[in-house]
Amino acid sequence: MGRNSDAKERILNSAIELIHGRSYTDVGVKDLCDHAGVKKGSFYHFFDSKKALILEALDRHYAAFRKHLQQKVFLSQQRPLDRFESLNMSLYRGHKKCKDQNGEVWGCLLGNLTLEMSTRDKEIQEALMKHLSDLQAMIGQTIKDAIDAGDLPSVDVSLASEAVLAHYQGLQLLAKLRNDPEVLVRHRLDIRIIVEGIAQGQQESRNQLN
Amino acid sequence: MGRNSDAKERILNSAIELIHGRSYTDVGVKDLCDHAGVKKGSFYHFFDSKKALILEALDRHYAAFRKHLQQKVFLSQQRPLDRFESLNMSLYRGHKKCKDQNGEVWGCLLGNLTLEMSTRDKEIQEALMKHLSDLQAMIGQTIKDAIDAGDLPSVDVSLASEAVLAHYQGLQLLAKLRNDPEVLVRHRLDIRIIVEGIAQGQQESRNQLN
DNA sequence: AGGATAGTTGACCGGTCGGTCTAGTCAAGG
DNA sequence: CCTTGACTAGACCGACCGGTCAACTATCCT
Repeated sequence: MGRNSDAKERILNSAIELIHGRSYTDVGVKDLCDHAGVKKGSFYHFFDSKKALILEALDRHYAAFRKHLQQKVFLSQQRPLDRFESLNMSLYRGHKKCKDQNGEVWGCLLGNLTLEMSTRDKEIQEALMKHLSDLQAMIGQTIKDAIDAGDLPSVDVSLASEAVLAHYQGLQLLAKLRNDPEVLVRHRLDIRIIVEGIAQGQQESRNQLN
Repeated sequence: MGRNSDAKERILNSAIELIHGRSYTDVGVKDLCDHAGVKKGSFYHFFDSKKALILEALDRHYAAFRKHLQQKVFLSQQRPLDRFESLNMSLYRGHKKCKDQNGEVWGCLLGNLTLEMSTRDKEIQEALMKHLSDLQAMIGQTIKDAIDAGDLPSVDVSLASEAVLAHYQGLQLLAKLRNDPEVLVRHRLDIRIIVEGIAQGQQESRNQLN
């Protein structure tokens, strides 16, 4: 009943695009409406507040990002540890495309919002934590796959996956700072080094005990 | 001539404190003035704009941070590669103290501002780039020291130091996300693993060529 | 003593912020 | 066909934003 429209979709897409390129605080409801071709009345028909929008946009963005990674990286036929190099290259292509289109590397939306918002809004922080922990779990599964395939000695998976997630966030921060997507290429072997290094270190400390 | 006061100092300190805990955009000139116990007129007597303030505050903050690191970490008597573990613990103590005092981990001011501001203001981006590149150079010097001491095979110092800087930024991002300074402790051995791993990887690829 | 200078005060500015609200418009269901 | 209800339009709100300004006060130099 009543009319229907794709205005909500457009607002959600505009939110992801604009907030990724600027910041949550810097993008106003007016900006969102203009970019989505919508008036304020419609905005507040679909969303209770700007905050409700970012929460929904975040879920949608992460769902798409996760799906993309699953298909292109984590479920590929490569050996598990090789997938991380692919992940670097996949991120590289994303940042490169962003720079070609907008002249700027925007970095990781989740990382950007983490540093902007996690001391300012508990709910947003929790949403970011949920998504980044899910990403860490996907990384962890890949590490487990490597162990099962015999490519890696056993290792504390949650520690190693946390190190990997941190490294990716750091690389993307530097890519944004220097406006240079090539950071991801230069450091495409880092992740393998970290995972293997942590595993080896834990093996040695086990041997020392015996 | 004329009267003198420490108002400028107080404003600079307030800027570092408040912006570290919230964000550049979220902290208004009014907030700064209230926190520093100063009226708007005085603020604009000392600074042309909010942006001029952050630029000056950033220089001051980094100078103090750098001096602290030099004394406590980089010029210590430990073996070069052991200094990175000390750096982790030094950062840990800082974030722990911050959490005890404010209930929140605020992360790295330079990293926070990088993700918030580097697509929004070229001058601020350049200031951040300058300071973070200086930090990277200090890391690089420590890696060189390790090579000279015979503790590490020769390695592409700028690549390795970039990886180290990225990792520190990533660790601090996760510490802020999870409001947990212990991240720095859990990962205190990561840096050594990264530096040694990159060096070893480069050695192997040299051997392959021969 | 008395300029000259450095610092202080707080009212004021136009613009923008997130958010509200009332009056409409359009399309499907009965 | 006409009611119902989802959607749209845009004027409006008080609060706050960064920034300006003219009057004032304290201190140093001559």
